[in-house]
Amino acid sequence: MSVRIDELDRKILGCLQVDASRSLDEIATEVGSSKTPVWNRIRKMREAGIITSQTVTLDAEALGFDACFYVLIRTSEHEQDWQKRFLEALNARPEVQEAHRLAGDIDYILKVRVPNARAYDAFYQALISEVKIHNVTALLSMEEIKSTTALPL
Amino acid sequence: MSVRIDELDRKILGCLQVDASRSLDEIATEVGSSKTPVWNRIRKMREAGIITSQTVTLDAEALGFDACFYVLIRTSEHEQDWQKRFLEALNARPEVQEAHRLAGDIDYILKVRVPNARAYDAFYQALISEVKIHNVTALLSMEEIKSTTALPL
DNA sequence: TCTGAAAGCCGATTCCT
DNA sequence: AGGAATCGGCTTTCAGA
Repeated sequence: MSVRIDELDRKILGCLQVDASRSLDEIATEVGSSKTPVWNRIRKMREAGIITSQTVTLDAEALGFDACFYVLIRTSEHEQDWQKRFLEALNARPEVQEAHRLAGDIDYILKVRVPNARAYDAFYQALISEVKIHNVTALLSMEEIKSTTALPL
Repeated sequence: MSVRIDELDRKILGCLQVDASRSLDEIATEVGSSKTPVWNRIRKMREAGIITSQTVTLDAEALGFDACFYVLIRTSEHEQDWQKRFLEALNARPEVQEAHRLAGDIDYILKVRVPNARAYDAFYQALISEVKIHNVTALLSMEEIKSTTALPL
């Protein structure tokens, strides 16, 4: 499934990751090419699903989302049905920004962004009432030191 | 520091979070307004720092980044100087996508995206050679269940 | 596959309500 | 402060090499 990407594609992606609002001309100049080829390559990478989407990133704190938790979850249930319901619960909750199934001792990790601790508790209570969870540890963020979605191409 | 945001602003941000490549006209129609006010509001929110940046999100696996780790870090050093060097080390390493300082038992959590386990080990060795770290636990992701940067406005 | 040019749409500004 | 109209520029397309 890994698509062929050459050096020029990589440079283009690098540019777009930094700032997707720049004009084709600017990008073309920076990567040492010209508009049309750059445009064609971007289109192809969009179609191939390499470029997933184009979004804005917002300042969470400025919008009143002052609390961020990483939640470590252990479960005793490992049946298909439980997993399906758990997954649906996560997808239905917009405060869950990330969810990964893990290898080892801890089964899942979530990143949860909420206005305050009370909102986290509401989320937590709602979650454990929907699906059975064996053990939960919440790690409260005091400070976001670094945050990027950029891949090190 | 929390800026005044009304219902219309919130709708606009919601639109942009979903797809920032849409035209002003489309957004204006969807939020029930027209181009000029929408444009002015977007500009203001950019200036206010509410809209931080505009980027593309890339498919990490399609680009060969098959491994994702959450790294839990305990340290015995809590001096200013140590913290400064640790922070610089994190910022210098592009494979670190997120870094948070935590409250409680565990001091820091990192999200690290790399091509494979070997690359993670290289990162890990480099990090502990630069700064003294008391205890490290790496959680290996088996599956990315959910991933979004969108805030639940 | 890249270059160059042409067409049409969109972002940005201005004026009017 | 929102709506309409305008202009310039950029995206997008299409020949041609």
